[in-house]
Amino acid sequence: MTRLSQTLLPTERQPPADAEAISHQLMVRAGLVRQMGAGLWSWLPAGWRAHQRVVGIIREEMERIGSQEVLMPVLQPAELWKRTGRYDAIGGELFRLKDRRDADMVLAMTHEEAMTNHVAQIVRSYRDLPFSLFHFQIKERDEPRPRAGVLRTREFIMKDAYTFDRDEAGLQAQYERFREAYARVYDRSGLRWYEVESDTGMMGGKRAHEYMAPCAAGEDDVVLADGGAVYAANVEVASADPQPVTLPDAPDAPVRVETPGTRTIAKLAAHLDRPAGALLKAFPVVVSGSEAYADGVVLLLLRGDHEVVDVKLAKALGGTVRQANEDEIRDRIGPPGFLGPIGADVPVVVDAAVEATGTGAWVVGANETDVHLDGVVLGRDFAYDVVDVRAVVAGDTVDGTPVTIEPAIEVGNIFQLMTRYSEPLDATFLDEDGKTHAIVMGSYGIGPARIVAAAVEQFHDERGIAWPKAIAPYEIEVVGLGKPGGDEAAAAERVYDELREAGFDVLLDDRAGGAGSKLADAELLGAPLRITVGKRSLADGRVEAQIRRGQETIEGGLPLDGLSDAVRELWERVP
RNA sequence: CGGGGAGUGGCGCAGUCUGGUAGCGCACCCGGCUGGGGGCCGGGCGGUCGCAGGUUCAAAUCCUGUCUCCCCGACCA
Repeated sequence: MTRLSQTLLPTERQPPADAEAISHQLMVRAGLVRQMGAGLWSWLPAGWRAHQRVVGIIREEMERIGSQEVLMPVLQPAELWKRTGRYDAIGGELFRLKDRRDADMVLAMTHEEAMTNHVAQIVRSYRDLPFSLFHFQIKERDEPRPRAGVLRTREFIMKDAYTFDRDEAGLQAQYERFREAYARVYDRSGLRWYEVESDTGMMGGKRAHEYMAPCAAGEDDVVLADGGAVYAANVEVASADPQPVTLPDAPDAPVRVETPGTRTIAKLAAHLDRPAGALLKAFPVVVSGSEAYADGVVLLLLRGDHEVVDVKLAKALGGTVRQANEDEIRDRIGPPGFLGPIGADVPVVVDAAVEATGTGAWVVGANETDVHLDGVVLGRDFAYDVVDVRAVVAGDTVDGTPVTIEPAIEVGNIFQLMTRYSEPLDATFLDEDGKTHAIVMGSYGIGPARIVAAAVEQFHDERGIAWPKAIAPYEIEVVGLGKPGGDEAAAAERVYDELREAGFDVLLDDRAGGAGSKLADAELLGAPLRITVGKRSLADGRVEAQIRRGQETIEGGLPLDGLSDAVRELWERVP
């Protein structure tokens, strides 16, 4: 029963004043969601239908690869999280509370601990492996900054799946099956998407992929070569060949140049009439917990036209990294604004793009106020290690193909956890020889709400949402024009009944409104196909049809006689 | 956590500077007209102005405190 006259669909003409992202504006305007607090959202009937259609697709694809659905609690004893170390490792993002007996509890932000704990109790033998489990469950995360409506919230439903194998080869096999399943999920949902290599982050483990849906409200930047066909990676891990810069020939030794007041690359480039890419930017950092470097200051050099990526830097140096403060800089290197490797009392690392640029003379700070050194040659004038830590920029190349950078929202990710959770939680099994091994795990997440919001971001126009047909709240909206109780309304009822019987999800606008507001609401809500029943075409025994995406009106409409067949045929080419 | 902005009916806003009985558009209710692109006329309902305290004869408006929300950054499986 989906008659608009009896449906809670609170459409708004104006978006909330604080809505910035398009999906945020449209989802509220179309009556899909309502906000309760920062990062806390309720789903209204139409929005929940879209969400549940995404859930349905995911469930089918999980079951297709043999994963089994379960359900685990959100409220969990902190004990488990203490055993894996995450109770202390995770900061304010983890909701912590106490129960009436004063026991520490947490609200789960993900379910590795819960899942691994159960498997540890159940699995004994290699004969029990491999298998995989998944569930749809609420996750609670005290996000520092919820934003963009439903795109980044503090409470959301996630499908998370976990695989359990006896060895890495088994994990690889399951991982590949999940990659294929994920591709089918995103293809079926109708999104534009990319699979990119990603950082393993705090989850630990070995390999990881993210699934990114490009859209303006995206939080991540993705590097793409040939639209993702040649290369696709998050900028946090991406590598590419830098754009060329011509370096002057080097003299026999560095030359002092007076550079008064040129504390920035831009000023220095102007002063010396040299491209920024021919200058070396010095970036002093303090490393700790690294095996390769003693705790303390390290000086990073990168091309003047490049920026450092913190994630890549931390990984390259093998520890945690922060920017050095002014005292540390003056103490160990020189005056800020004129820093350089020569004479610096710290290890020097050089970004790979500097070496890749070629041989020739570089300009660096002289560690002396208002002085730089020109004609500096890598290796000859100072020793260094090479690290790849810079941010790829648009126009760089991968295998000769130039890259572009697009904002995108992460709609899913997969991780090879290895034994990160099975070891601390004693999830082990006995092999054929009676030897004990830790179970090798993978974890696989998808956020259905983000798929919904990303679809709205990707498919909308000035009039509203234009849903992909696989996840639209309603497949067809039948708009009855004319007076309530009139011929047009009666015909619309018959069309509604026939299309429902034909198996479509149909919404009938049977409200007593004017044509303008009905058609405007239909376009805002964005059903992929609209059937309009009005006297113009009814006189010829026909109804009008419009494909929402691109506002394509079907020439001549569709005949009432044999309507469901005609709609089925048309449906085939609705996006 | 740092920076910026905002809390006045369901939504969007004015009023605050300069204190004096809380307004507008849309939505909503009633009646009528209209019935193919948010239509028209008439009549209505609805707000302790985020909260608390203070100043004052009088506070949406001034002062103090506090809560909440949004944006940018930091942060973020």
